[in-house]
Amino acid sequence: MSRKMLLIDGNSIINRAFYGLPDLTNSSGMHTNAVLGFLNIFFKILDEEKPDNVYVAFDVKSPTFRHEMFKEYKGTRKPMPEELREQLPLLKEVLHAMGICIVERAGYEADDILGTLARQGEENGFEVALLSGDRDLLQIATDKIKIRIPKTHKGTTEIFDYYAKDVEAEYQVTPIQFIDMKALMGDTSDNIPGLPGVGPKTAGKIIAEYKSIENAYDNLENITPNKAKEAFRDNYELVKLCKVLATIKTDCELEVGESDSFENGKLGDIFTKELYDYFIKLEFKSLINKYFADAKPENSLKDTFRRISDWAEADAFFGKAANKAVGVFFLKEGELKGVAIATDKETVYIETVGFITEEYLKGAVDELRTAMTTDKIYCVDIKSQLPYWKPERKISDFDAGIAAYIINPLEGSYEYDELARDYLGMTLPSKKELLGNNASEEALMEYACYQASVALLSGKVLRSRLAEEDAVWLYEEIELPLLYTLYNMEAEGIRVEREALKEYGDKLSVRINELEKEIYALAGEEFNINSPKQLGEILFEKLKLSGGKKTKSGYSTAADVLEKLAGEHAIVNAVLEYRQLAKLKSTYADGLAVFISEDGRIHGKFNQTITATGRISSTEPNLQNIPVRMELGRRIRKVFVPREDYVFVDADYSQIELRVLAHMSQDANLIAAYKQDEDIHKITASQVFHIPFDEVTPEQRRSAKAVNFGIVYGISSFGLSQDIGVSRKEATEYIERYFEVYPGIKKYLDFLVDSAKENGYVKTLFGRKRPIPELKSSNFMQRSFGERIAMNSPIQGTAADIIKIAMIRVDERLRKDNYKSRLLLQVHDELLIEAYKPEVDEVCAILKEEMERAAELSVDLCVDMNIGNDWFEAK
DNA sequence: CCCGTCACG
DNA sequence: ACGTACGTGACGGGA
Repeated sequence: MSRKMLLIDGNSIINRAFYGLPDLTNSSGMHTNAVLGFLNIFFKILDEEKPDNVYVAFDVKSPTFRHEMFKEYKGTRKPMPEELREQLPLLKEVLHAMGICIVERAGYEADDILGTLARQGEENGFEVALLSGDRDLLQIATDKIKIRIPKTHKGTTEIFDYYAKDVEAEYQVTPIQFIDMKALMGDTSDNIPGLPGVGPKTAGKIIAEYKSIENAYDNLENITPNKAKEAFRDNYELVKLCKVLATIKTDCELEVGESDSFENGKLGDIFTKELYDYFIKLEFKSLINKYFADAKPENSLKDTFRRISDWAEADAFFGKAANKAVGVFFLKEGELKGVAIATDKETVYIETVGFITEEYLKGAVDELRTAMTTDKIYCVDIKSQLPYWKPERKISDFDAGIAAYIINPLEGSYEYDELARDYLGMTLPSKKELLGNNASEEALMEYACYQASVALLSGKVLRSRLAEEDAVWLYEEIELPLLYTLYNMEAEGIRVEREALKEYGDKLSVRINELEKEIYALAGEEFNINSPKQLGEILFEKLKLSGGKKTKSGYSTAADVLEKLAGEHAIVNAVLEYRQLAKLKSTYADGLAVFISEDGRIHGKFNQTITATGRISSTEPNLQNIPVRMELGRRIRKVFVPREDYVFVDADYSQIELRVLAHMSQDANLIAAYKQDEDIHKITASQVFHIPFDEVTPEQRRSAKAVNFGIVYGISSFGLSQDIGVSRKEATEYIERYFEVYPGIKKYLDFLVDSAKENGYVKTLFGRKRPIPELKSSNFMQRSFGERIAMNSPIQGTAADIIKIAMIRVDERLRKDNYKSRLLLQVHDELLIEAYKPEVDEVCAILKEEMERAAELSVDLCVDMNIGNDWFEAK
């Protein structure tokens, strides 16, 4: 039986894979779709061919003989997108890890290498299979050389095979004649012009009849159609050149070895440890499952799980675990079912049964925690575990989820399975996969053990990562202590008057019904006003309001669009008011009501690992977006009330982000402006518009304020012009003048963008990092977005760091000094305290003091405070 | 489940 | 020429 050789056109196949698959990145932001696509087809072909040796050829970036012959050669070929370019070396590393022989030579294109190898293989008695997406290679097909061309049709890839006879069947020309045909047609992608009026059909016909361009030229007079004849005659020299260019060399001087994995005349094991490591790094889950099912470390992890149901055994275990690093997870399913504890050696699940009571388990874990002196208690999410711990901060506590968030805040979430993937290279079943709808006892235990063991194992990795990234301070002084403060705030909740909320909703309903009738009457029919689709049809088709398509799915009916149309039809204002009220009703009146607990309070969640910048977020419900800008909406704050004998104290930072910018940029003028202790936007207006401070008009102040905001967001003239309704040109002028007045700001923002491009991330004043993968994108929009992120994140993030510091100190001081007052809410630059009336003065002083001295900047941090009997009054 | 919309900083 | 402000979460509609 003859031996088999597989040749692969590396560039062509990775190109196909790149454009055929959706963009895909691993958690470090590496693009991986093209490599994955290549490997999928590679393994498929390998399986079909079972070759004895494999070569993958690549183009090298250097001129070839074709360039010398034809200087426009590939001159206008589209440049390779960065997302693909960066995957080429990656693919080569992966191939190398498999021991696959890569062939690339300066001066030769991949085609020539493939042609030569195929010919050599054939001469040495190999059956050759050549995989490429490029039909040019059909010219080297013989009865021993099979060209395999993948073609994607409706999402599925099919591979078409061509021996010489198949080329003839499809094109009516032999493989050699295929070159001549090609020479007549040209090749637009290589910038070789074809003959005018000669397409594949005509070219095929001519070559089928005359066999070669030379012979066709000799019979020029007989060529039809006439147009082709003339074109051929006038461009014969060019056609001859094209033929040379299109001819794949099969006699390159090539000495290639055999693949590393080539043993005893056969392709050996390509599924090496190195390959496995790459699969882990690239997060090729499907390939790992397919080819490394046995090698997975997660399989051995499970073997260390053990159930304890006997008290004496549990007690002995706790004795042994004392002062050793442990991972902990309390499992609750209705009631507390048990606790999983991971040590270096094993992970036990101790269930609540018999003498192992809930109290016993909590006490035993608390003892472990209290006695811990030299190591850490590891947990994936401490806040969720605090109901079972004493909710006091201990320096021995280690929260792996928070640490992972600090390392990279862009991950979707920080569940145990993701930590295992990112920091341990393990593919574990997610909670959902493991427990589904009704989980078995066994699955529950496994789940708890994964939580504990991943906390321990990934936690150790994350600890050293934090140190490497200089983020230990951020972790120990901000994020870790903050978690207890957030827990306290969640536990405390905020009182909401159910009846008052109901009344508010009922009032809205009355007006909503009126508006609904009015809108139907004006529209001449009933429709769903809440449907942008239906509303768009009514406004722009039936009522013929001006306005074109704006969104992907149809007309835009957003408020800023409708406001411009208000003069055209009375329905517009009715819709705007309807929208406003409908929002208040659904999201706030009805939406909040369902979250009021039996204690009459709403216990919303504060999430610490969501935002890209370091802010916290609020959910279930979101208490950070309660209306305030419009009077009607603002009234909903009247239903948020303090408990008996308490008042609300609300404090918010005055322009914290702009002050942070003044400090971080060290712009002398902006710092000086703040030292004046005057209206900052008015100062900006006076300086930017060159007018005396006292002559600044409200309009000019508004513009200056918008510019200040714009600067913080990563200024763009378009955005600014939209915001304040001036032309783009004027907006550009404002920005230019702003930068003239505050040159330090310009310098700083430029520095942020430059450093982000160089490092791939930006950092806050306290060292919080935000990676910006968008900056590497080949897409202009994406890259511009990345630049704005680079300008905004350090500012927004530093402000977030500062208020976090204040929150921790306020919360801890209130508790330590035994005040009854409590911190309830944070709204990015605002803190709300429920203050016991006798403590109000002291609480105000504490709050102001801790907020203002949370960070020492070149400008003062100023806090505005209000006291009230509800949140409306206190704001 | 995604989109458009809109509430907040 | 590209089509935009930065960061969130919740709702209703419509595939």
